[in-house]
Amino acid sequence: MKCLQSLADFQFNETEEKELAAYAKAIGHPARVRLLRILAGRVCLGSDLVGQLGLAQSTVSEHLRILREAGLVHAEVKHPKTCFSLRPEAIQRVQQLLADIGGV
Amino acid sequence: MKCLQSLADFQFNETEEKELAAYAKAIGHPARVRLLRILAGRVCLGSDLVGQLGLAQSTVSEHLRILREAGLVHAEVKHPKTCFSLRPEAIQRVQQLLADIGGV
DNA sequence: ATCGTTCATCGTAATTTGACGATTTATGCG
DNA sequence: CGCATAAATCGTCAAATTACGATGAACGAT
Repeated sequence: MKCLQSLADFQFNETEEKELAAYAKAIGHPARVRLLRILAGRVCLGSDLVGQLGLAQSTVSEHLRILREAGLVHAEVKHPKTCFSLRPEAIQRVQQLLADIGGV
Repeated sequence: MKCLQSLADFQFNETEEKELAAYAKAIGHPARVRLLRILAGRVCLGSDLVGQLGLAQSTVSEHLRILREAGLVHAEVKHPKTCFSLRPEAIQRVQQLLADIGGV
């Protein structure tokens, strides 16, 4: 088995590395994966999400903030409620970045 | 815009949630993304990887351990060297799990 | 104007992560 | 048998993450 072949021609792209890492980090928690999966099927939920996670309201709010700041979820405020929805473009972007690595 | 429709029919799958979260958590660091990208093009590198990251040997070893334990990377030990390689099945599995959410 | 609802934010504590240098381990070689 | 080498592991520290309850802010309705 060959090792260490042609390391010279590797061009890293720090921007894309950080981009994928940031997306992955946001996805990297079971509660946030569940939120994404819920929002995949349903447009726009309030914090009935809280009931689906078994976590405190403040904790769910924090998870949603992380997903929002990562660009994975969109929030539309209609006081006092907020409707959350998935941003499928973001998921697709992650898939694209993964495809560059070893995906299909 | 509709909100809160049919939350009743949501079936969560804790196993898959944890699976995707674990993969994503492992990917969720720029240094590890770089490692994956390097290993995407080259089979089997020793710690010339250290030189490509600008981090201490022990730190790179730790990142590689995380990638290994997540199943994203394979390590073949041939003392005193170790050859690392990507496990594309794992990347593809992540893509599949993402597809269930909102990907293509 | 007050109240109730919904969500965000704050303060805090426990745990995990990331990084480093130093050390240990496990070979193959002279 | 020692030695050199490559990688893993250990100990430590700072910083980030996760979680919670309590509090605060913003609006609609009474």
